[in-house]
Amino acid sequence: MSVTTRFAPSPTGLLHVGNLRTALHNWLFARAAGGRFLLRLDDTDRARSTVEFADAIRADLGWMGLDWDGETRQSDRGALYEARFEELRAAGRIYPAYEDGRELDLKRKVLLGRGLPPVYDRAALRLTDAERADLEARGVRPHWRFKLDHDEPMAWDDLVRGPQSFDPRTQSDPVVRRADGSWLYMLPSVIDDIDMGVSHVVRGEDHVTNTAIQLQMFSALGGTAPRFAHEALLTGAEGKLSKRLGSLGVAHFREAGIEPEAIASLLARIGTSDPVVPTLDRAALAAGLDFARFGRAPARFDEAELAAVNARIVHQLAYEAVARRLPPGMDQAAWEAIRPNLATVAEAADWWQVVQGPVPSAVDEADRAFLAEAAATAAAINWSADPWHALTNALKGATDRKGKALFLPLRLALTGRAHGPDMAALLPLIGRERAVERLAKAGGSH
RNA sequence: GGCCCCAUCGUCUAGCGGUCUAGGACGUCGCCCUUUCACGGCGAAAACACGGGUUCGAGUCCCGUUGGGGUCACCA
Repeated sequence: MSVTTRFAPSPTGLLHVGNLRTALHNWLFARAAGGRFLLRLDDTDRARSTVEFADAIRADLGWMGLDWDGETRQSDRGALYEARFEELRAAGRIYPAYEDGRELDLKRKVLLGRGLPPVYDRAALRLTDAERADLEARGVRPHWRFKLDHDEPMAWDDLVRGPQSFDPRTQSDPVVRRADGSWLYMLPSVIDDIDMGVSHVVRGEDHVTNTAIQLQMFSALGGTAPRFAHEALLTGAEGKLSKRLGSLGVAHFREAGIEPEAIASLLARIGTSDPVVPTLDRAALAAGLDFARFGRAPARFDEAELAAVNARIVHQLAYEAVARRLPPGMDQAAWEAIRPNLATVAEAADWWQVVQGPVPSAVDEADRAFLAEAAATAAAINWSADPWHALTNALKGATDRKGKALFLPLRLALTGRAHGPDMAALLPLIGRERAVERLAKAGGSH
């Protein structure tokens, strides 16, 4: 069976980590199977959907490297929905209901108050023709519900949750079409999944009861239901579901210097029993995706963990991959020398600044004489091969300094910092002229 | 409140009745390597929510308690 997955965001907002994760899983799963990954904009909520959000979603997916094989918009597919809707209506699976929002709300409150599940009472089904005609005559436009079959079991074998089953009696007949004729997500989604040949639906566990209901729609429509994988949601680092998580999107990560591959590496494995391995290899990520290894309890998303994964990703990035984001003049040798000390690519500029100078002076008075000697030595050694070892070895012989006492003052004078990239790699970048100058300045007594 | 999930080291989890003095990964700590940091190597500390059962034997099965998540829209 060929695999087709889809990512179906509604363009009513920006993508956040949770969205990004399901998009990634759908993409990974399709790619691993050599199948198709579709983008479907579920924009049935006209009031909240905007083209700006749709554009942002495409841009974010693009930045994440999640390419899609086809794109549709539910707002373009009304004719298909209309036709399928009429079929269901003719088959008696769709019925008009006339309660307004206030009324429905009240009914729910009453039920809840009595400790009962707020299930729609199907009052509309008991309306006589006369009552219905009266309602229509008074200009009340109906909304439409899909009639659940109370005797058709709603069961499926979920790829992550295992066997699932729900009692249709515990669910309300879903409203599938508004009084103004517009569609609600529930039915169009099923029609589209059938029409597009979607074989696997990977989504958050907030959709499990929807799946139970939609299963009846699949069969009512004569379609074959796809396989479902409902993954546990993500929570914030504090444990509880945080609002912050909902605002953590591509823009935020980008600003924080997080690479798409770091997000992919973490999001592909978080909540699974497989270790998070920072990797640039999407194929490996795809091959290792196994829904059976997904936990059924919510997993915590921790930005600190993402940052750690990011650092390890940066250490793997090739020069060509980051060249255009580096400060002008910074070449491959410089990148490779500096890279191991970076948490983000942007920090490379700081170290390039250290190479170029000027650097702040951070010298201990007691080291001045030593540094003056170092300046003289630096001017005398051969700079063509390995100046750092030439310098330190010469100094080791000339003074009785060794270890930290030997090297730290040099680093301080040369870079202005106590920590940083390997000096053997950094010194050639700084070069003879600047090095001698910095050492001499540090060695001068002021 | 009903329904559906879930409950093992700080975190993500393995564990499908005895081989668990509970394994791995990340993190933490220590040591080594590197004449710094990082990288890498080695090692350590660190968990079965609680209460009842069932059983010769329970992290593993059952019930309950507590806790967490989801859902019950003319949102998706």
